[in-house]
Amino acid sequence: MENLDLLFFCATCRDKSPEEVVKIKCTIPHSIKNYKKGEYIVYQGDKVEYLYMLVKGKVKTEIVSDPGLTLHIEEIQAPYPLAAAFLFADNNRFPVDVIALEDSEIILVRKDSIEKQMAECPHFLRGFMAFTANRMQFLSERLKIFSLKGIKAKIAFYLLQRAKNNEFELGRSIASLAEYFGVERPSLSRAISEMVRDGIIEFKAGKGKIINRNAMKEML
Amino acid sequence: MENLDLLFFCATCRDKSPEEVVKIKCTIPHSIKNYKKGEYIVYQGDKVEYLYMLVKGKVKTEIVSDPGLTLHIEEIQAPYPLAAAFLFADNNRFPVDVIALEDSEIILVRKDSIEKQMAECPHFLRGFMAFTANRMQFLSERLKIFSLKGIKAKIAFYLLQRAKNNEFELGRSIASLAEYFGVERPSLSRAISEMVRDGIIEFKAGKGKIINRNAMKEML
DNA sequence: TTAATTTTGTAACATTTGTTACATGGAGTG
DNA sequence: CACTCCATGTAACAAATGTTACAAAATTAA
Repeated sequence: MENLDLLFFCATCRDKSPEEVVKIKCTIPHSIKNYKKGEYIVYQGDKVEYLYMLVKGKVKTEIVSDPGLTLHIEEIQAPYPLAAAFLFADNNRFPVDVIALEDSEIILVRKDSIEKQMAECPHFLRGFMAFTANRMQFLSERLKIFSLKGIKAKIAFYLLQRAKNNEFELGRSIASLAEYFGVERPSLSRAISEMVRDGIIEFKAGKGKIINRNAMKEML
Repeated sequence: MENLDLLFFCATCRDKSPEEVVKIKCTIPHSIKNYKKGEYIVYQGDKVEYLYMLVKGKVKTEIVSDPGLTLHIEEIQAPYPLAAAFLFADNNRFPVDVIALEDSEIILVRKDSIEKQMAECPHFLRGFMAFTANRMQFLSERLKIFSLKGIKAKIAFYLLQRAKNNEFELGRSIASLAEYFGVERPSLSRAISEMVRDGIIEFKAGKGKIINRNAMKEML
C-alpha cells in the first residue's frame, strides 16, 4: 500500500506531508483489484465509472476488430492512471481492451468519490487538476511538434523554445530527440548537419547557438 | 452577456436550465475586459492566474524571439478559453503572447474562484472536468493519428475505428481528412487509390468497405 | 436543363525522409 | 594504454510524400 501516496495521492495532494497524506488516504473509498498475467482488466466499450490507477505491473491496450485479429496500441507501466481522460468525458467508454501483461494491481476509485473528495479537499482538487493540466500541456506540446511539417521545422521550434540569448542545450540525446519528434535518428542527424552547413546554427556535443534566426523562422 | 451561458457556464453547468445558469453566473466573481485590435492581452511568461474566456473577437498567439522577429503560432476564434491547460499546471505561465486581431472581449475568472465554485457546485465541477476531459480525449486521438508513420497507417487506424461490419463512412471530405492527418490532399488521395487497387478496401463517394483486414493491421 | 463551382483523381517530377551499413569519436573499464 | 561500448555522423540508395498542374466527376446555382 506504500504506493498510494507515491502515486495517486501524492500526485494529487502534493503539498501535504506524508503523514497528512496517510490520513487523507483513508477518507477516500477505494477498492483494490489484482489481475493475473493475461487477464482482461477492462473491455472495449465498458463504461468508465472508476479511476483506474495502475500501481503495480504492466498492461497493454488493444483494439479488437475481428475475433483473432487485434491491433496492439501501447504498453503502460505502473504507476499510471488508465482512464484519467475518460472518467469525466462525455464519451466515457474505453476505446480499447486493457489486458495485464504481468500480474498487476489496480486501485479503483469511484467517480463520485473523486468528486466528493475534490469538493471537500482543496489540495486534492488542485492536485487532480494539476495532474490533468500537466498532461494536457504535454499532449499539446507534442501535438504541436508533430503538426509541424518537416524535420527542420521541428528542430527550429524546439530550439527557439529553449534558447536563451541564442544559445541552447538539447537536454537529451539526438536519439531520444528523434524519437520525440517521431523521425529516424539518421534523418535528424542529417537535418542538423545541413542546418550547421547552411550557417543557421552551430552545434557541438549537445550545445549550440542560433546564428540565423530569420532562417529558423522561415522553416516553420 | 448572453454569451456567458452559451460558452463558459453552459460548457460547465450543462445539466442546468438556462434560468438556473443565470443564477449561478452571478455567484461566480468575474471581470470583463475589452481589448482593441492589436492590443496585447497577455505577454509570454505572464503567470496564468485567471481563466481567460474569449467570448468575442479573434486573437493570435505568437512566440517572440528577438525584437521584430515573431513566430506566428495560431489564431483563436471566440468562443474559446485561452489558458485552460495552463491555469492548473505546475508551469502556469503563458508560453506565448496573445494579441487581439479584432476588438475582443474576455471574461476573467480567478483561479480560486473557479476552485471555490467547483467545491460548491457539483454540476460546475463535472462540467469543468468534462470540458478538459473532452479536450484531452481530442488531443489524444489527434496525437495517436500523428504518431502513426505513413499515410496508410493513418487511414487504417481511422477506418478501423469507425467501421461497423467492415463498412465505413468517412464522415468528411477527403480534403479535410488530409488536413486532419497532416498530409497533402493528393497524397491521401493516392494512398486510398493504392489501397483500393491492392484490394484492401473498396471506396466510393465517401463510403466504403474493408476487404482485407489483415493487410490493414499490417499497416499499423 | 446548362453553367459554374467545388471536390476528387491522377500523373510527372521534386523533395524529403527512411533504411542500411559503416566510420568516427568519446566515455568508461580493464 | 588498449579495449569495449554507445552515441553520433555520414553516405548511398530506396521509399514515401510533397508539389504542381490538369482532367474528371460531383455538386450547386441559375
